[in-house]
Amino acid sequence: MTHSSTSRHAGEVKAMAGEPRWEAAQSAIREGLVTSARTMGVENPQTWIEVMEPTEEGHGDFTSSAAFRLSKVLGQSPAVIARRLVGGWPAGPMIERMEVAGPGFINFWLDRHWLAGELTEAVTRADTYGIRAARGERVLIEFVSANPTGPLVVVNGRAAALGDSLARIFQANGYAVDREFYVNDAGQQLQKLGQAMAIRLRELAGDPLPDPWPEGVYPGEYVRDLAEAYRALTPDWAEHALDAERTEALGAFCADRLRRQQEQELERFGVHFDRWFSERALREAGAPERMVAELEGRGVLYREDGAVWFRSAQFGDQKDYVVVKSNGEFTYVVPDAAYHTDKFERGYDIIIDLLGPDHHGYKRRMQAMMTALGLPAERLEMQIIQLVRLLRGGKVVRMSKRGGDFVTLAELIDEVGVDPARWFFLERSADTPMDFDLDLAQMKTQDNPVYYVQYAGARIHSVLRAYQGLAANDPEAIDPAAFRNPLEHALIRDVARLPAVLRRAGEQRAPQLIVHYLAEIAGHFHGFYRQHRILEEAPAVRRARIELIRAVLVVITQAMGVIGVSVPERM
RNA sequence: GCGCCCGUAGCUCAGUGGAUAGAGUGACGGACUUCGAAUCCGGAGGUCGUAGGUUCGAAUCCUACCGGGCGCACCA
Repeated sequence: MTHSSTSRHAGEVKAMAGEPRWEAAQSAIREGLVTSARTMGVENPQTWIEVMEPTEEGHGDFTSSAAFRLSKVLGQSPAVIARRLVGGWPAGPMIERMEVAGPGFINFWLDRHWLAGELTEAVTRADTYGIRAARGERVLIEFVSANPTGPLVVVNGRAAALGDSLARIFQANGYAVDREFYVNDAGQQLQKLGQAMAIRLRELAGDPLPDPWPEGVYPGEYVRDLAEAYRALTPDWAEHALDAERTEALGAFCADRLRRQQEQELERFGVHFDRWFSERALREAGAPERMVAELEGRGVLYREDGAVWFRSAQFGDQKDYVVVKSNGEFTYVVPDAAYHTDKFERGYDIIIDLLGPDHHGYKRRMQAMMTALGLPAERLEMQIIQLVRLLRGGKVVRMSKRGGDFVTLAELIDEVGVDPARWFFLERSADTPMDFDLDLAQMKTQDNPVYYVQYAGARIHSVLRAYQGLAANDPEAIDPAAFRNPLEHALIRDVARLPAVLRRAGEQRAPQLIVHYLAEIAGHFHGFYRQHRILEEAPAVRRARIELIRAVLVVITQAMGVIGVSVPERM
């Protein structure tokens, strides 16, 4: 299985030249309406006029409700205004017809012959179709950032799929993107991990396990594997287990191993991080101290009950909170704020954090801190990823950390595979809790939308293989008049829409739009395929249909590329 | 109690302030002498949680309430 776009990085992406026809048409329609409105005496018409893709098929390729808004300004009925807007329209090559419909909507149908030119555009550009020119803006996406205290779990997979896909979408839109993982390899976590390690080492030395198990210490069996690794590497391992001074070092050993294990699992999932940002390094460089001094200098701290508080309530948070505990330790927000400051200092235009579902209060707090520090907090976007429940046989799979319950990302990938896992995670928007149906994800039938799309790709590959022997007899030029039926037109439209879909998915940070687009285009293709022949037609029709399915394959491959799902040539 | 997110077809979910709210799935009926049936074609299914408000127009924005998820530490 190949992920053709996995290795693609922003620097290597070549942009498409010239504006895509779909968006060119949308701009032209908007400009035409604006010009019309101006001649009708409307001031600043661009503020009133919107051109959108209608939800319903019978309403054209684009629609505008400008007449309704303008009726306020002009004091005429929407229907009258719509007719005036459309009258005297300079008929260009791109628009086939327009109509005033209902109480005042204006609907536009693009010229099919003109739009069909986009097919050849897609076929020749292939893996640069839909990709924008570099725009000189940089995006940082931080995601997963799981604690290095155990293997990745299922919800980390959801974050991984979303973050990586968002990154790919931004890249397609011409941004330079960095993927970053923040490693919480410091503080209390390391102590607890070190304690768990000491217990496991003593277990290897023949001591009984403590009873009861100490509060907060990781009980997971994976620590035993790490203890065995440590034993193999360290002659004095048995003494280290008893040395309280070494607890943190033991924890660091584990954290390092677990971090690398997480990295491997993520690579297997098709997700590569450009930077693993260490909290420990941040602390060792004195960043938390500098952060507190900076806040102090800005006069936003005060002392109470032996602790140091931040006046977050002045910056939009619900209440003030502690930054330095009475025992002198920093609370976790201090290194986190230092980390975010570092992100700003690195000069990113957009900074995105994908956070776990236990971070609802965090968002406002971090925003308050950035504001207090005089940083442009609006550039920092924090998106909460909601929980994932696993279903098997229609029932919720319990995900307790004990025993052999199904909890890790690795197990999920083993069971359903990378492609269905990524697809299912991306199918739903991030801010709503999701159910992951294990049975459905494994079905290799029409029930499973992943295979539905992949099957479309495989069918096209199959036809193209069969076409190789016939190609010599066909004309080189495409005759757009050969496209006569609705499903062909729908597919031409789908191909032409890809750049706009990618743009919108980026603007809305919504990979699920890509998933829905793919399901739609696959549906159109399967319908077309069952209804019409390709190879048995006369040369001109055959040639046109070959161009069509090649273009469809291009957009399927491109769209699957940005969600990180493969398009196998055979299934 | 406070905050964030969510209530849309039996189920899982889309939906950019616009027209008659859409897919998939489930159940039922049909379609391979064919380039791949992992496919296609049918009809059925709705007080968009409730009540107000803003608007020419609300599933979408505002307010209140009802129901659900998750947060609200000198934890991370």
